[in-house]
Amino acid sequence: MKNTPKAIVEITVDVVIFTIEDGELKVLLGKRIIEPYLGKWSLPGGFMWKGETSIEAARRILATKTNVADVYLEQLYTFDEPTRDPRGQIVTISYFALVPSNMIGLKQTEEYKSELFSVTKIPALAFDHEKIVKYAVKRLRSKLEYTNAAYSLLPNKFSLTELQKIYEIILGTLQDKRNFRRKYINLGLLEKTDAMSGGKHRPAVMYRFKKRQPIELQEKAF
Amino acid sequence: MKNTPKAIVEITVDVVIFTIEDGELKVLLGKRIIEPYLGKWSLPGGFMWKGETSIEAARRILATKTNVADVYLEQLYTFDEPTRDPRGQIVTISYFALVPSNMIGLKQTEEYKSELFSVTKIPALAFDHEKIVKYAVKRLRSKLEYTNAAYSLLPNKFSLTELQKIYEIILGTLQDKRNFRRKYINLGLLEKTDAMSGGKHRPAVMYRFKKRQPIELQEKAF
DNA sequence: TCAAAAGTGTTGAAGATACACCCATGG
DNA sequence: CCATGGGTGTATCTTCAACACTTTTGA
Repeated sequence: MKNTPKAIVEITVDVVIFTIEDGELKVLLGKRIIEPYLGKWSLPGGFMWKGETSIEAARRILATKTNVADVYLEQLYTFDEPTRDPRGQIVTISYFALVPSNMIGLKQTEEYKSELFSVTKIPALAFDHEKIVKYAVKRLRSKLEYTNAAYSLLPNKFSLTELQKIYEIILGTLQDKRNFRRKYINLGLLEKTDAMSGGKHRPAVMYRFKKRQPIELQEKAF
Repeated sequence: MKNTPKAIVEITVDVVIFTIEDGELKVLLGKRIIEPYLGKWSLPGGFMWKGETSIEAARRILATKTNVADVYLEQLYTFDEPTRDPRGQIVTISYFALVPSNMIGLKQTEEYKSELFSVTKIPALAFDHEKIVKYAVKRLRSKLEYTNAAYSLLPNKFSLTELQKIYEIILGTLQDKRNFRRKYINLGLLEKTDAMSGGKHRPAVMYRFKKRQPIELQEKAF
């Protein structure tokens, strides 16, 4: 046992960036421009640098894809199958982030493409990234049920209907409008603003989250 | 950015081994016999080996401290502050395990001591292990609320009172005996055995978990 | 005036909580 | 016969779910 070699590994950080667009929950994927898995879709990620923490690396990766600062970002799981990367024993610390879709920049150059994919239509992915995405979706659902994480998918001000749609899309269940409103308002996380929505129809009262930081609820609410 | 050096790190695996003893939730700690932190209490842990996964390393560490096989063991979180280990950038993948107290062997040699500490009386620990323990306790509470994890703290057969005590100790709340029994039996996780408890008083019907593997409940039950 | 989304209360059912006494055993 | 833990049912309260119509606006 004393002579068994320690693993000496490089660390990558992969980020599952969720957003809601066109009424669907989507994930940002990029087409790989280097080996291994050249040309395959994969999660945005990269190596962790010397002296850096994994969450700093995650923020750095996020910053290259989006222009958001105080976004919901949480460590997901560490995947370390020794065979998961053909280059050798490379451990990945995965994160997931929630970002309003208008904050995501899709760079489309000749050699590199980013695209949003509905979580119901994920293509074959590089490495074990399909497993990571599945895990992230599961975690996201449970976060929505007992935290205020939805704040991170919405602009500062939003209508209750927009909020309700987020829950319906991610949890995959329709909510009763009156029950949803009563329940959410009673959670005490929101405050009314004096703004109203524009648009073709009756204007809606715009709400705002009192705190745009993660808050855990005592009870599962949805 | 291309010239920023990748972190090349060693990986340790630390395991928070929980048990219940004398009506208290306890954690197994060992006194370190090597630097750094020589002589300080710390979580059982060790380096991940080449070609090994972190959960294999966790099982290996667990096997040196206990004699259990199919125990509840779950990845907790990965801690990677570059300064967390004075030897350099060493990342730890933490796990937590639930073990019946009679399955834990406390080796006491001249140079090495293992002891169980109540989670309310954790001494100063090496590295960031206090943070890890705190995190593990929080996670354990929530696991108890919506999984059958309690199976892993009990022998095969047990009375409902013993089960109830586990919940009371870990959640820190007293349960009503009749309500607890009705609720737990309705979860459908248990089956009666035809064994009865021995002891000085009225014998209790012994139950058994139908499955001694992790099961997630749909709803938070406690 | 029409289409589309906003907004609003009540009732019934189900689930959760509170609560107290008798039973079986060993010493 | 006593001390100790085992075992059981009901009434109330709270919470959740189901349900439909009116209002406001822009086109």
